Amino acid sequence: MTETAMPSPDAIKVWARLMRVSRQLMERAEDALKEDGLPPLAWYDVLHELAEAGEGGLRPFQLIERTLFAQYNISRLLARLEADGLVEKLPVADDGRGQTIRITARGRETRRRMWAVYGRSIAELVGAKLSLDELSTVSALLGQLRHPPAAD
Amino acid sequence: MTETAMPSPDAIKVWARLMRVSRQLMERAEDALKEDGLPPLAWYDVLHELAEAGEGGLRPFQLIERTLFAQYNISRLLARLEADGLVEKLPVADDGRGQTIRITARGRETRRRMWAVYGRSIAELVGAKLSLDELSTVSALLGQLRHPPAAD
DNA sequence: TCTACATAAATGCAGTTGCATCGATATCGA
DNA sequence: TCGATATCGATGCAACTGCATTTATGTAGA
Repeated sequence: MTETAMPSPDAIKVWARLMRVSRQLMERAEDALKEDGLPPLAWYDVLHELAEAGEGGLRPFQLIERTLFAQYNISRLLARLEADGLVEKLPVADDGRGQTIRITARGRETRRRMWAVYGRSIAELVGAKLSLDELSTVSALLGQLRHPPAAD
Repeated sequence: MTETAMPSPDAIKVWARLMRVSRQLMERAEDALKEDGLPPLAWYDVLHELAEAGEGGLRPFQLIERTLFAQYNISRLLARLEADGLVEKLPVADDGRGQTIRITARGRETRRRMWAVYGRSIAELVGAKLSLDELSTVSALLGQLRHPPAAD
């Protein structure tokens, strides 16, 4: 049986800062995109995965595994991306239920323009605030908090 | 002119883990509350601030300062809390525009029951994963990422 | 082969969020 | 004192989310 005592003040402080900082930074990054008339971060996540997947594309359920989106969320996000011509849906030969999602040239271009802004936000909000040593320390410690303790 | 180079791979990794870990942990904590039929975390944040404020209560705009909620969000959240009898709205003597929000006995009780679950989540998800040294290291480094670089 | 069950993806509905705006009161400057 | 401006909080509307369910196809066992 696992001990389930109440958290130490230090654990509470880490929790509070983690939640607060992640929300603040996310919001800053979203604002920067919005100011440039670009789509929200969620779009970037999907376009990024699809760009990495290349011409073969990905099945929606693979996107769910790779991102943190729920099934219904991916379903509707892909519908919006398709409506904007950033991805295309292809039938998949050996599974009549499914489809393969492939990024279009327009999708790659949008991703590129988003990265110009998003990357700058990351550089400013994280890269400029911590030394390389500190970055790798934080990265390792955050890695220990992953749940479930795996992938990345 | 500020240099706005693209982020280093280490900065990107910290960003990715920060966003991923915070979302995962938040979701776990929300799930735990839901399983016990308790209200969402947002309610806790507000009840917590109000409990700390004591009998004097707080004005809605003070809640906005202390939490990360938007004005319209607080407005509607308070309406729900009031509908559930967890807070009460009092007119404020020297400012006809405003009101003072005070937590009720029922509100304190709900907060207490939420903390039993929420606190356990924090203990399991953070306290059990890092040593005291690691906790204070993370806390300090996250502190450097605050934006704007202040309060907590 | 036929039935039961599992998986892929979409969708109806209710609740929530974001945005812009509004109504009301307060404050400040001429 | 009065008019312009600022602040407090609420709200209409459109978009988005979460949940449960649905539709369609695949798989496995009698």
